[in-house]
Amino acid sequence: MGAFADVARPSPELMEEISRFFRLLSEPARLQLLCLLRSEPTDVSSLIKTTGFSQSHISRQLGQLQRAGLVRCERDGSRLIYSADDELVEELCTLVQGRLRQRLEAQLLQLQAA
Amino acid sequence: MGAFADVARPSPELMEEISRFFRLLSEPARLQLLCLLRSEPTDVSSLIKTTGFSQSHISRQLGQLQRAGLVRCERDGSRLIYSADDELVEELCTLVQGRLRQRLEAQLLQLQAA
DNA sequence: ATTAATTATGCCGGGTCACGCATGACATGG
DNA sequence: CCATGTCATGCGTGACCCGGCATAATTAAT
Repeated sequence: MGAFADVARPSPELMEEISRFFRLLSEPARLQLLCLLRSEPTDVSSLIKTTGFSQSHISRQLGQLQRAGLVRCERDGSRLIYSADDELVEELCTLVQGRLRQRLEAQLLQLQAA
Repeated sequence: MGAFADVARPSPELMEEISRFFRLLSEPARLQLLCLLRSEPTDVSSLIKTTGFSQSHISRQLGQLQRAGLVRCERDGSRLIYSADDELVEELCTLVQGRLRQRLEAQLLQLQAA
């Protein structure tokens, strides 16, 4: 039976891929950009104004998100309109947010008990 | 109306918390440890043997996971038995894995079309 | 109390990556 | 064709963090 313990757990390669995906979301700037683009398609200059980040920074982050398939863009005249039509990220964020809430509530109860 | 655009989007502080959580999962070693502990509670020396990581490394990662509430431990004699009774991480991984699959399939279709 | 075993922590080297600056590539308007 | 606006990219810096080595701290055993 001990020999079978290994079969059940996912392969390290898969773990690495999954962790790479989580890494994309581990940067507040990228998460913020994803949120903004999820609410409505936007061009880069608008993103600069609303976030305050530098143009190069935003361009890079959008590049990463695009390569991961979380974002796409199309031209409108001279500008590029980025958009995010995926709801996966929101699901993930909702789950995590719920977790954070429930943890804070637990800590609150802990304090009240003392 | 433009002034109200800000209200809808989540606060940067929340994004930062959420991204910190994702950051925990962005490390293959931590994800692997979580997986192992999810299948069964284990002590550190066993984790060392199965993963090949150094003792100090594992101890640190477990510390981070514990502070985040993803892992807990109890003594058994001289050893500490760590365990992960949370299914949130698995849900998240499953969602991401589904996403990766669907993306690979899309790329496959792309190739077949050409 | 001493010794051994198990886990946590201070220290540091190295690698990765965010981030801005400057520049290049590209499209548009006069 | 030149000027302008928009986006991408090479380069450098600094910060963060993984990961191992050595050591301390805690616990159990004799």
